[in-house]
Amino acid sequence: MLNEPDLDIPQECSDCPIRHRAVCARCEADELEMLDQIKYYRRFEAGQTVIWAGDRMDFVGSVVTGIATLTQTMEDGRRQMVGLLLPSDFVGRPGRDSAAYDVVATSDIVMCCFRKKPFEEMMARTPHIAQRLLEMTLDELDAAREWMLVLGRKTAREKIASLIAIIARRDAAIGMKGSAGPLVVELPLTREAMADYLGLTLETVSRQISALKRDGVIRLDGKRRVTIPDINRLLDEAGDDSDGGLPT
Amino acid sequence: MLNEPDLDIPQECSDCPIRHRAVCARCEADELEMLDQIKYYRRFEAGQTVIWAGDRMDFVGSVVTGIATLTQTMEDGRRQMVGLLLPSDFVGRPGRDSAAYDVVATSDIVMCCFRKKPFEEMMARTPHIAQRLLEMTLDELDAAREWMLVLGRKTAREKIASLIAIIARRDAAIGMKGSAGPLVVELPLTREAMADYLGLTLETVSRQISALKRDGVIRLDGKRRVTIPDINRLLDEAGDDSDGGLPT
DNA sequence: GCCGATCCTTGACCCAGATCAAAAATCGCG
DNA sequence: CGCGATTTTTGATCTGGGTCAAGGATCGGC
Repeated sequence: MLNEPDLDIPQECSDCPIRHRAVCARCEADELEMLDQIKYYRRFEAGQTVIWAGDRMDFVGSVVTGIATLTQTMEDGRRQMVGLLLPSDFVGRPGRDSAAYDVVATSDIVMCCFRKKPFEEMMARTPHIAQRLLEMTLDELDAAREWMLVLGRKTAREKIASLIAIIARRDAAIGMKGSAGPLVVELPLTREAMADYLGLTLETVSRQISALKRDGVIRLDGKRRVTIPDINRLLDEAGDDSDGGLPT
Repeated sequence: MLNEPDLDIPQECSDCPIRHRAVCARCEADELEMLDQIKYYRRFEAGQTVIWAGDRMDFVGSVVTGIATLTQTMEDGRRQMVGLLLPSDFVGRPGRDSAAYDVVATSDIVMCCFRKKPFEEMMARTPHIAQRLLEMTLDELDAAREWMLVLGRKTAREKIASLIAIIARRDAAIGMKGSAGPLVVELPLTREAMADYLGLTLETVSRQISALKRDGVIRLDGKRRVTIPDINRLLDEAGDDSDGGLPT
């Protein structure tokens, strides 16, 4: 915390790490320049709440680096994570002015924000943005529906395996490390956050991770680093059709 | 079945019941005319599968009348409903050519279909369609996320109460029957379908409905017709914040 | 008005995962 | 390095909802 100089992330869109995956992905140079005019960066520390559910939201934006979560909380404290926000994911909903969910930074994050009003105006004039946002929203909807199957019908063991598989798939998609060797993934979540994601208790999460380790499905290196000797074995444990996974 | 003359639903967009809520909602007269050119109606009987997951989909479309479901099935037969399609809801995803989920007609339904290719071309040229589709997709995403809380964290009793509340809310939104009296809703799903929706077994669904009835939260008239004497009581049982419901 | 099919209810029992409790590992910090 | 705070693991026990099984309702067809 102290060793964090308040550097104001002087970034050009042109060398932005999410340039080709975020809402701006399809924008032409001139459109990008207009976005540039209304954008600003914000940094949040791990654990910090970016937005509280119900709060007025006067910006929307993209996660540039780091990981955040979308969670819903009941009055009695039960919590369910409803989204995992990775770099390039979009936060906020054009046309709505209060947040529907808590957004919490899981790691330190940087967000590229747009004031809502100008962004909405620009969206109306720039089909490329709306098109890309539609595409991203459809992807999120698919992910949400896949998650409904996990929450509604899978056992605790299958849930854990599914979560690891999903993280592994994402890592593979981003890193494109074509190595055939055993995959290594870093769990970006605490046991408690995993429990919130999976609709389990943290004790059950811990027990099932231990069980998968005992059975040789995964290996653990510290608490967070997971080695997957055989991805098909893992997908099998997840109850997924053996294909859907990452291409060999 | 026999008493169903094969009438070919000669409908004009102008008097279409979903004209102002479906993807076409924002279209101008000329745009509507173009849609008219590429649309055709299809009718499916209750129980019929409209599309199988994995099948090639060469059309997209809207539910005009009736109710359909979106379900995912695991190899061993476990099933999870991931969407409930009501009149005006959109089926299919532009830019993807195989179906991700089974679409099953729960009642007899009529669909307004568009061949995918022409529809996609038209979407690229007609921002009004893409805009409306984005809005609808964002709504569906919200609904999916609300459902994730139900699936992940609610008890069986709360799940049933949530389902009834959601159906009541929809009925109120459509019918706009401002009557202050006890609400009456028709459950459009069998116990088994409810179980698939809620991540429960049909036995548990039956037991919990009986329990809510015994406790006076609902009254039953036949198997499907539910009377709600006190909507706030129901919302309470659903574990929702007491406000979120239908406006008094 | 009877018959088979489908849908729904209820009971008895069991087990996966929750809950309660405590100890162990890990980490940041003075 | 040692100490408190946080996170994780593991154990013991309990319970909500699943599973298995048996009847009831309801409905369309003849």
